[in-house]
Amino acid sequence: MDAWTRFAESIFRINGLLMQAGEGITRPLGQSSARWQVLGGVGYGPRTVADIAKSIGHARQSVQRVADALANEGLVVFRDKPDDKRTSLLELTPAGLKVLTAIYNRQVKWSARITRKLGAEQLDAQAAALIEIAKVIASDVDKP
Amino acid sequence: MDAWTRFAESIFRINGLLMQAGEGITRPLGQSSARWQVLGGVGYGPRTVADIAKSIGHARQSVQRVADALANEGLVVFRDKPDDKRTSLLELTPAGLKVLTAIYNRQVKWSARITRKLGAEQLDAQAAALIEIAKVIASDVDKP
DNA sequence: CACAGATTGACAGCACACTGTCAATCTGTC
DNA sequence: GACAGATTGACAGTGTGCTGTCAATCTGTG
Repeated sequence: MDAWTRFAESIFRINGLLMQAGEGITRPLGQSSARWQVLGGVGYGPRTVADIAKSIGHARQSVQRVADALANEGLVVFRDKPDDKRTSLLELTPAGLKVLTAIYNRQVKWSARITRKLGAEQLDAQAAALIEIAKVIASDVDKP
Repeated sequence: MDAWTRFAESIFRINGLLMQAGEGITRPLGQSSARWQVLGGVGYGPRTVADIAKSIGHARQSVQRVADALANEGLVVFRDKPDDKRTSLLELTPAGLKVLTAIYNRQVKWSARITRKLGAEQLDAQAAALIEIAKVIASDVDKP
C-alpha cells in the first residue's frame, strides 16, 4: 500500500469519526448532521433553500427535502419573499432556535474537549497543510 | 470559527474530493466506490459478505446489497461454502477480474500523479499525524 | 418592452449506508 | 448430545445525497 493510499485511509477514518461525533451530538436531540447544517444555515437570519445549498456545497434538492421535513416538524417556517414569487425565506421558529442552541452547546463542549487535548496550534497547522493538499487534489480532478 | 472547526472542515473538503476522485475512477467503467470496495474485498480470494463488511467497516447488509447487485451483473458469483450452510463465498468472475484490474490501473495512475506532486514523505507524515488525531477523537466518542 | 436564459420548488427516481426482525444454521458449553 | 447464544442472508423500512424534468418566475440584454 502506497503513501497516498495510507493518507486517503486516514482521511476516511477521521471523516467517519467526525460524522459519528456529529450524530452523537445531534441524535439525543432528535436531529441529525444534515438537519443541523440546515438549521445552522438559518441561524443568522432567514435565507432561501437554494442559498443554503450553495453555502454548504450540497445539491439544492437535498437541502429542500431536509427543509421540508424541518418545516413539517415546526422547527422552521417558510415565509414569503416579497421580491421573488418563486421562492420563500426559511426562518427558525422558537422551537427551532431552542434545538439549534442545544446542538450548539453540545458542539462547543465537544470542540473544547478535543482542542484541549490536541492544541489549537497543531489543529491549525494540520488544517493549513490539508487545505494545501486539497488544492492539489482539486487541480487533478477529472484527469483519470 | 475555532481551530477544531477549521480542521474538521478541511477534512470534509478532502474527503469530498477523494470521493469525487473515486467516482471519477470507477464511473467510466460503470462502477462506483461502493462496488469497488466489494470487488476489491474479493480480489485476493473468495470471502463471505459478512467478512468483507467487517474488513471495510460497513454494515453487513449494505455490503450484501452491493454484492447481490454485482452478482446480478455477473461480476461475482456466490459459491457454496462447504463448512457453513448459512453463507456462501463471493468470488470474482473473469468479467469481475477484468473490471477490478481496470479500476486498479486507473487508481495507480492517479495515485502516482498525486504522490509526484506532494511527495511520499509529506503524505506519510500527514497520515501519521492524522492517525494520532483519530485516536484522540475515537477515545472521545460517546462523551457528549 | 420583448424574450432568451437562469433560477426555483415540485415531483420522481436512483445509489448507498443504516437499522431492526426473522428463520436457518453454526459454535461453544455443559 | 442438548441447548443458549452468535452469525448469516432475506426482507422491510429510514435518512441522506444525487440526478433529471417541468412549469412558474425572475433577470439581463437588446
